[in-house]
Amino acid sequence: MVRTSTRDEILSVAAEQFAHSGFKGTSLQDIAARVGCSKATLLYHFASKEAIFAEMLAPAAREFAELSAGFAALDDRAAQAAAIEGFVDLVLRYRREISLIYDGTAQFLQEPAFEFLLPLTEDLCSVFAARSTDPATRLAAEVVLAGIVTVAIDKDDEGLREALIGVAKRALITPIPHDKD
Amino acid sequence: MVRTSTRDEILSVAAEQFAHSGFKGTSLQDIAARVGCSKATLLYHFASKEAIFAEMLAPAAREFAELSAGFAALDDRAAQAAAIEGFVDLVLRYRREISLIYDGTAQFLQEPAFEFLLPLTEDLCSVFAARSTDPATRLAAEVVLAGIVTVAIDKDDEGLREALIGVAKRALITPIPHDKD
DNA sequence: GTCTATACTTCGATAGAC
DNA sequence: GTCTATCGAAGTATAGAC
Repeated sequence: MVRTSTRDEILSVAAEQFAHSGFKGTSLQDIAARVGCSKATLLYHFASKEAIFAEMLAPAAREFAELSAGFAALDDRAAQAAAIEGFVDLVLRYRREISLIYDGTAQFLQEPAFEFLLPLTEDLCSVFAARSTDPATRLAAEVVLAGIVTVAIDKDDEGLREALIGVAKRALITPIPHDKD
Repeated sequence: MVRTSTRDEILSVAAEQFAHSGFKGTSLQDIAARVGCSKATLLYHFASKEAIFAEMLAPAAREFAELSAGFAALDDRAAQAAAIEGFVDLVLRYRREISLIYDGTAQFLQEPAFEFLLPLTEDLCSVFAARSTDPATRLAAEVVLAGIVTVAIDKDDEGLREALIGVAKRALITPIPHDKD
């Protein structure tokens, strides 16, 4: 499957550039310059700019879907813990890609090829909230989810995994303290 | 100060559009169409597209700076609580603007006019972490900060303020639980 | 103050030589 | 497989009529 080096190089550079500047903020010129080829070469390997984006996102999206499918059989608390750890691991493996999946300005994700991701993110959010329907609990899950994605993108720390899991569990598992101050 | 209605209308529409699609993803055509005027009219009221962006961001940036300046005299825990509540209030007043200030893809913020914001966000993050230098604690503060900004942008709930403050305090003030599960 | 018309640039994409 | 050259569309911005 690792056939053409240029093709893989394009996907790698594109991932960095899209994550750094967004889809609209990244031009074929930008990618070509960093790869060291021409725009025409990009469009020989891929049908369009959108095709580059889609193929670069595909592995992360697939693993994200697989992750979400694994919690149905678990009870609320077990699923929550598994989701937190599994999602942190996924984010650390696909930082740039996941950050793009969670990018609100990417109207791209509402297209047919990726709209399957929207219910998945909602499902994951639900599992993060231990399947609670309490609005404040659901909101806390959204905050943690969004925070993890945003922070992980430009960190390289070795203790990152444990720190992210730690803050997630502290925010979501710890009982709500009495708000007396 | 509320002089020309068209000018204010442009700023309002621009804020929505920039927050929804990003700076590069928003064209003068988009803004003009929603305002109901021509592109030339936009550029009569503002020197450039960047000038629209900058002026739209200015009030939020100014209040953000004022907020950050108010914690120096407080002790760590008092500053932390004040920062959490003050920042949530600021975000709720300027959802779209703050989300743009925290947008990593906006290379705009590295320009002279806005680079004063970068140390401020680091300061705020430090205060969120109760001025701890522990990496995990600092990281938790970054997660909460980013999560609040991201989540607040498209929520309209009445209990939003309390829910955001709640999750922030739970994640940052609650002592770290023993990780035995 | 707002418009139409237009200048100039950059974009994504195609054609054709090598 | 990669290039140069080029196209048409869309981008920001300007000029000048009203």
